[in-house]
Order: sequence, then C-alpha cells, then structure tokens
Amino acid sequence: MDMVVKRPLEAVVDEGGSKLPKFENGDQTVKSSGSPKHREANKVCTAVSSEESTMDTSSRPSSNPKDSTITTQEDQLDSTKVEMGEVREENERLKMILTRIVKDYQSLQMHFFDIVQQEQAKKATETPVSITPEVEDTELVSLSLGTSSTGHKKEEMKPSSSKNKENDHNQVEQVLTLGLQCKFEGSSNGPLSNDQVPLSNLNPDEHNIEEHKKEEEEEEEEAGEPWPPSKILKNNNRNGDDEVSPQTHTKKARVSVRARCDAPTMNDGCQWRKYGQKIAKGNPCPRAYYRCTVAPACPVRKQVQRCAEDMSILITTYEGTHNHPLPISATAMASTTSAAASMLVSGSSTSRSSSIGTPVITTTTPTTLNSTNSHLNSPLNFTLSDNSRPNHFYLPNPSISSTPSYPTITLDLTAPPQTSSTSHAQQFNRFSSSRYSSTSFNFSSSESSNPITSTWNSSYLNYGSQPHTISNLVRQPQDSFFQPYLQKPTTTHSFSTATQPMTTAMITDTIAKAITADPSFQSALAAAITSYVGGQGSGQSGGGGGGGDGVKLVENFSSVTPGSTATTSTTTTRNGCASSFLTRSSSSSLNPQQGNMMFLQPPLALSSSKSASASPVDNRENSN
DNA sequence: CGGATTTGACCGGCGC
DNA sequence: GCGCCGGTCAAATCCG
Repeated sequence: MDMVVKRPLEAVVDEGGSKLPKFENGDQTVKSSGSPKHREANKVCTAVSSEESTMDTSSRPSSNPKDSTITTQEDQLDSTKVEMGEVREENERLKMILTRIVKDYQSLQMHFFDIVQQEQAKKATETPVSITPEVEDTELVSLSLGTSSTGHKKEEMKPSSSKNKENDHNQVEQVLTLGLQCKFEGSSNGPLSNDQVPLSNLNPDEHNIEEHKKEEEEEEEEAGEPWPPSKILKNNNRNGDDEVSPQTHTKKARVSVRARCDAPTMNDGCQWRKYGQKIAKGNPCPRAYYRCTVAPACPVRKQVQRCAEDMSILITTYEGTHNHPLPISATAMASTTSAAASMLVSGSSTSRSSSIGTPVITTTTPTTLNSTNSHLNSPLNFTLSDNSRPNHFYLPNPSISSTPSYPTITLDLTAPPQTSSTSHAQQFNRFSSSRYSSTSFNFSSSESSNPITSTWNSSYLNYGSQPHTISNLVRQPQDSFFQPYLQKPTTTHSFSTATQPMTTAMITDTIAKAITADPSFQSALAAAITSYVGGQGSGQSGGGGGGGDGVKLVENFSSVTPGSTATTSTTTTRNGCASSFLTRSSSSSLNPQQGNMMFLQPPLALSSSKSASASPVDNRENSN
C-alpha cells in the first residue's frame, strides 16, 4: 500500500526537480500517516514549499542591499512557485498513474480470484478421490499467505488505528489483497477461523502425505512428526496403522535456501537447537542439523551447510512443518518455504496426472542451479550485508532439484555482483528437478537485463488482461528502493527460463497454464507476493528478536475485506543473516495489541488443528 | 544449575 | 552381505 503512495512521493521529489530539497521524511510520513495518495501529493507539495521557503529565507545573506535582496527573494519566490507548479503537475500525473495502477491491480486481483475459484471447482470435479476437502482448503488457504491473521486481527486493529488511517490505507490495501481475498474465499469453504493452524502447518509435504495416505487408506496421521520419513514408516509399521507409501517418503519435500551469510546460520526468526553435525561427502564444511524448539514437538528440522564452492554462501534446508504458532519474524520464511515446497510437491504430483501441472520447460542439473555466480542463478539479493538498502529486497528464485529421496526446491538468494540491471532485478523463480518434473524457470523483474524477462510480464499481465500499464509504470522508477513495492502489487515479475531454449510464446503459455492449473503455483505466487507486499518499514518497535547489527526485519501482513482492513506489522532488529529478501516494512507502527507471535493461517493448511501456545520467542539463531 | 552445543556412536537406507 | 553415507541420538561438555 505504502508503496503505491510512496512511489509517487519519491517520484515527485526526484522528478519534480532536483533543486528541491529532498523530502527525506517522505517514507515515514507516508507510513505513519497512511494518508491517501491525494493527500500525499498535496503533502509533498506542502513539504516542498515549506522547505523551499525556509531555505530561501535562511539562505539569503543579510548583508546584501535591501533592493537586491528583495529582488533576489522575489526571483526565488517566482522560481519556487514555478517549481511548486511543476510539482503539482507531477503530483497530478502521479495521482492518475496511481489510480490506473490501482485499477489495474484490482482487475488483476479479480482475475486471480476467478481463476482460483475455477481451479477450485475444477479440482472438485476432476479429482474427486485424491483431492479431499482438506486439501482443497489447504490449497486455498495457501493463497492467503500473509493475510492470515486478518480474521482476528482485523477487528483488533481497527480500534487501534484511526479511521483516517484506515481510509487512507484502504485504497492501498486493496492492492494488497491479491491472493488475500482468495484466502478469504478459501476460508469461507473451510473453518479456518475456527481452526487456525499456524502457517507452518501448511506444509505441502504433509499435504502430500495426507493425500497419499488418503489414497491408500483414508487415514490420517498426526501431523506432528512428519520429519524423519524412516521414523514415520517405523512408527506406522509398529503400530500396525496405515502404512505410509514409499511415495510419501519419496515425496518428502525440502526447501533449501541459499543465501550469502557470514553468520553460522541464517536468522529466519525461528528458534533452533542444534542436535547434530556431520561432515557430508563432497563438502569439507560440516553440515549442522537443527530442530525447531519453538514448540517441544515441532517436527521441523533444518540443515545448515556452507557451500563448498563459495564459503560465503549458506545453504539452509528446511524440512517439515511447524505445528505451532510462529514468531512473526519467522512467518515470512515459513510461508515462503512452505509455498515453495507446495510448488514442488504439487508440481510433481500434478505432473503425474496432468500435463499442465508444473510446466516442464528445461532440465537443469543441480550443479547448474548451484552456480550462484551465474547471473541468472543469483538474482536475489538476500544478503543482509546490504544494510544500506534494507528495504531493497528481492524475491527468491527457487530451483527445484532433488536428492535421491527428497524433492528439494532451492531458493537461491545469493546475489550476483550487483550491476545496475541486476541490482534492480527481482528474478524470481527457477526450477529444476531431476527426479520429478524437470522444470526450470525463472522469474525476474522487468528491470532485468535478461532478454527473456519480459515473458513473465507479458504472460502474467496478459493473463490478467491488463498487459500494459503496470509494467510500463513500474519501469518508470529509477529508484530501486521503491521499485519493488510497485512491482509487488502489480506482479510485474518476469518469468523466464534459466537455461532457455524456450520461446517467449511457449513460456507465456506455460506460465499461464501453470498458474491456472496448479493451485500450489498460485500459492507460491501468492506467498511471494505476500512476502513482497507490506510497504516500507521505518520504525523499529519491540517486535521480536534481540538487538543486532541494525538489520531490520519488518514484516507486514495486510488484508482487506470489504469495509474493513487489518494490518499487522512488526519490526525486528537482528543479527546475522535474516531473511531480508522477505523483509518488508510496514507503513504503520506496531500495533500494541498484537503480539510477537503470529497465528498465520497456513498458506498450505493441513487439517491439523494442533496449535501449541507459544510465547514470543527470541531469536537465538545467532548465538551459534 | 539448566539449557544449549559438541561429538562420537548408532541406525537405516542404498548401492555394489 | 557389506560398506558407505546421511541422519539422529545421547552423553559429555560448555556457557550464561
């Protein structure tokens, strides 16, 4: 939301005239006030004019003769007026642009919503056996990434924020509702409100497991212990219960995150306890094993290992799903990994039965994927070393590979040496899979130098029947700081093959199919968008983790329902590596009513209603 | 002293 | 069947 407003602000400042004093507080003002774009525009003018006048009066040397002084001041006044006029014009233009963007986005949103519904209906009809209502709910829920807490928070938030604020944000928040409303849609089908499963519970893996189980025996296993497949098998065998099919084991999905990080582990907001370390073959660096300790029975594990080729790259592999509420600071990563895993699992499963599940574009070997130095392969700047631009984040570019037993999706957050083009790039996705569907595609921004980047643009935008404006508008900004925010809501991501030999038309078609056919893809997209959405962060509140090196992690979850809005946000300062790529800032200060723990509705919810009460957790990651 | 980390042992899967 | 390897366990150790 802020992004929409902000951009105009910035544009006004930048484009309105370099002579004008920079409206440095623009972000914060916008954020805190959440005023409507119109007012923002005026505000800018006011601010500019006021500063101008201040500058004029203060800068005038008093020693000059009165006449000349007056004349000069008049000149200054005239020039200032001219500039003000220009700024006003610019503001008007920007307002129009903003309006168009909002319209476009709403249109896209509606299309997205329709498609989700269609997909839902399709699933219900086409796969009556394998797709259970639970699964459907889960899939739908997945679309609600980031909006999870809306149901509850909405009511809470309202009182806390002034009506003006709500109104101010209203329009902007509508932009954020992409995928969010889908979630509402989904929630309407399923009692999400009653059974708020933590985000992490949505793990696609478990989906899959359940799906397979249901296919076999319609029995469900406690979602609490998904991790060690062998153990699952063991337990099942021991108990004589339904057996988990080999496929279940096989399909255990992992999400691997590659990021440049100097810290021992990546700070993803969760609390982890190290339980083992091994030297893995082929990598001199030991692999550390962690398990989530936010909740005692949380089955989530992660493996952390340095990349052999580049020690600065930390490879964190997540497996399993949290069975407890997550610290808000952990929800971003959890939702993203969950969505990514869902993409992986769903894609592979869909491909079995459908030709349009996960698009099979090209086959990329894991080795290729791991070449983080590649321009294409490392589109994401996940590094927190870039503190100077804490708000400049990138979407991950996932790549699907697979170990013999585990399909793994890799979110490559390593950044290539930044060039002017790549620094703006938001290359998004790249998949490859040696075991399942061999896919390799790549989301990248319209700013990307990649010649194929426009593919996703065109496909997605065409898909939304709003091909033109958004991308064009988004291209305007030269300021990388704001660009992501415009791109986020407008989904101007490029989607292209990493290793190409596909034509643009093919890709476009493939992507469109992927979106329409694969709910998980939608989920992932929603997750990405949601992760992206949130606007600019300015304040630091006692959100959650311990103090750190100044890296801010601000997450903002917003959702809109007709007539109501809800926003939750928090700011976390943390050490080491944080999921900065997921970082987003909020336009509003932390709501005092909201705790550090978010009960996110799972992007990929399981039926499990298990929710452990957890208190806010400190980030101890960096203590390693 | 309690919790987290370390580290060698153990276990199971898999390939030969 | 055997060995390799990944993953986990659990006692020892460390640390606040």
